[in-house]
Order: sequence, then C-alpha cells, then structure tokens
Amino acid sequence: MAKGRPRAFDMDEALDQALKLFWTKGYEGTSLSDLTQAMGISPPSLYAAFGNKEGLFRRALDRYMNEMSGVCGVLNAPTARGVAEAMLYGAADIDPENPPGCMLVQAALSCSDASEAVRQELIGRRKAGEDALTERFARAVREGDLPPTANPATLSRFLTAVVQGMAVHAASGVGREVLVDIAGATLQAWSALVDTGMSAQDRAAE
Amino acid sequence: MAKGRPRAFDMDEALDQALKLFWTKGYEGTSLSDLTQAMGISPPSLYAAFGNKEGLFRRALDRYMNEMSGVCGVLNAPTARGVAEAMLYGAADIDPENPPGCMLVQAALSCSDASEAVRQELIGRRKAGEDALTERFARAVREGDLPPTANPATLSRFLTAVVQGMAVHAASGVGREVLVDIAGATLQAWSALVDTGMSAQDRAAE
DNA sequence: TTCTTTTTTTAATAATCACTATATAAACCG
DNA sequence: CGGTTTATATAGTGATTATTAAAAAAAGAA
Repeated sequence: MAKGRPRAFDMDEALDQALKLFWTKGYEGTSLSDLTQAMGISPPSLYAAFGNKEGLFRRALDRYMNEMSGVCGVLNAPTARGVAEAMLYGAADIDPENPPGCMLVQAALSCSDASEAVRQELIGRRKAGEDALTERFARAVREGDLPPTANPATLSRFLTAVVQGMAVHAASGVGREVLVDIAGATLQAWSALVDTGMSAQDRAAE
Repeated sequence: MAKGRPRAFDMDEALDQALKLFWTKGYEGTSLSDLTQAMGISPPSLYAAFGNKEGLFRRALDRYMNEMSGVCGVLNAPTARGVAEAMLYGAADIDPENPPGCMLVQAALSCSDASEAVRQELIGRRKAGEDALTERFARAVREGDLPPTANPATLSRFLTAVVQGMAVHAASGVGREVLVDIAGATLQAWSALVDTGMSAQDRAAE
C-alpha cells in the first residue's frame, strides 16, 4: 500500500482553500504565504505535492471545472433555450460559500509576462466552453429545435459575452437581484436573436 | 515662470506609456521597472512627479477616461438605440494602436489585498458609467423615445454586461469580426428588450 | 556670482517574492 | 531490529518588489 510517511493534510481540502484564494485574488494576487497559511501546510509540503505555484493553480483549476461548473450539465438541457436559461441563471446564482464571479475570468485576465502561460490556459478554457456551446446550438439546428437560419456561433458568442459580463458584475459585488435581472433581460431577448436568417455581422455590413 | 531644473520628459507621453502597460498587464502585473523603462525615466523622477505607483496609476486612469473613452459622447446620441449602437460598436472597434479590452475591467478585476484600493476605484468607475447610462435611458423614457414600460436600470445593466463581456473577449485576443458579431446580435435583440412592461426580474419571479 | 528651487543620477533600502537544502519524523518492508 | 521511502519542519536562498537617501545638475532670482 502506502509507503513512506503518510501525507498529513487532505488533498482536496487543501485544493479547495487554494482555489478559493486564486478565485478571489487571482493567480498573481495570491502569494505563496497566502497559500501555505490557508492550506495549513509548509512550503516544502506544497512543493512536494504540487511541483510549484503554477502546478497548484492548474490542479485547483481542474477542481473548479469538475466540482463547481454545471457547464457539462448545462449543455444537456433539452432545448437551446433551456441551455441559455441554465447558463444565465447559473451565472446569477452566486453561492455565498464561494467567491463571486467566474474563476476563468477572475484568475488572470491580465498579468505580468511571467504568468503568461496561466493567462493563455484560461483563454483556452474559455474558448473551449464557447466552442462546446456553439456545437450544442449547431445540434439544436440539426434537430429542428432552432430554425435553420439561426447562427450557432453568434448565439454562443453573445451568450458567453453576457455571462462573462455578469461575472464582472459579480466580482464588483452587485447583489443577486441585479444578476437575475440581467439574466431575465437576456432571456427576454433570446427569441429575437434566434429568429434571424443572417448573422448579426452580415446585417451590420449592409 | 518655471523655477528649478526643468523636467526632462513629457508628462503626457510618459502617462501614455504607463497607461499602455497598466492597460495590458494590469495594475499589479506592471512593475516599477516596467514603468521606468517604458517611460524612459528613473525611479526618483517617477516618484517626484506622481507620488507613487498608485498615484501614477490614477493619473493614467484619468487620462484613459479623458482621451479614449467616447463614453461622454456616446450618451449624447439622439436616441436610446443610438446610445446602444455607439457603445456596442465602440467596444467592437479595437484600435491596433491601443491594447485590446477595457482598462476598467483589465486593470484589477482581482488583486492582492495591497491593491484593494485600486480595485475599488475601478469598481466605482464602472458603476458610475452604468449609472450615467441608466439616467440616459430614464431621460429617453421621459422624452417618449423609450416606452414608459421600459426599465432603464435593466437596459443599462444588460448593455454594460454585454460590453464588459466583449472586453473579456477582446482581452482573449479575438478578432474584430467576432466583436462586431456580438454587437450586431445585441442590437438585433434590443427592441425585444425595450418593449416590455415588467422588469426581467419581475418576469422571473412569476 | 551666489542662492534657491526643482529634477536628475547613482546607488541602496527593507520587504516580499517563489522556491529549496538540510535534517528529522513517520510510515512500510525484510 | 535496520533499511527504505516519503513527508514534515526549520531555516534560508537569490531575485525582485516598491521606495528612497544623497549628491550632482540645470534652471531662475538676487
């Protein structure tokens, strides 16, 4: 079984503490002494378990994606509109247990050159989410749930932008009511977005 | 007139360089050596002219608000829809001269405790922009430009969220076409948002 | 010129950053 | 028991952080 001295801290609990810090203060705003203090471990233990600060961040980020995000579940909603509803109200439903805002936006929207790899990782994860959403809307078109004239990429971009804007609002400390208001407004506009033949880009070009 | 040794650098040019750095890397991501190097001055000159890093940031932020932002002009559009168009296409129209994204979102969405004052300042400026927009839409209701049933606060929140989401997209490096697409989609949805009696919040409560 | 004022240059400050060398402690195996 | 392995604790590493002390330089005023 286990050889050598057993680890004295719980891996998941420690990752949760690290995640909370990165989520609140961002990657660069969180120092190693912040981390060791909150995780209740010493620097050598941290480095033995996670390699370095960036390794710890990536593990915390994985945990964020697996635990928090109902993103996977969101895409399983039966209709495109249901997907939009789930995403928007998910973004509005801030849990007092967790930091406000979205980890993918909060952690490193800007940073020094030293952390560019982390920033790129977050950009990639945001793009992956948007791409998955685009594919979900394309499926909705194929299934007849959305009209053949609907533009999956445009819908996905728009919805992602609104959710990210809600994340900025949440990070600013606005209340749940404000976020629900934005979500509701977006849903109210949803059908007008769906029922068009041209992409908004094409319309603008005329 | 001027007494003492004259300043050897141009104040506005130096501020532009500082602004570009803060805008790209954020407040904490920009180091003093980054700043002195880009501004072409030595640390004591920087401190004599601006007090400290935060003082320099605030001056650069003021310059950003005065120079870049057509925000003041945007509110002068004749109609509420015109205001929305100007904001959205303004957010889409990324200037290759300037860093992508919005300084108010980019500079310190998250940070360490040491920079909390800067973060709060940015939150306040974002809120001021949203409040001004709300007042502009309220005026549109009074003038009959928007129906009396329109909710100025909801419209303002929604529009601000979209623009902030576009800023996140821009910071991720997406091209102009993508931003224009989001702007167009939002405008397409605009009339559906305006023509409602209840706030989206009220609708959600039913 | 000399005095005063302000800026510049050079060099250094204490504090914090991420990270680690060394030694000890705690488990399993034989 | 001794030997191996892994994690811990203590203490420190060099690099970088924002900031500044001290002196020289460049202007106007007397």
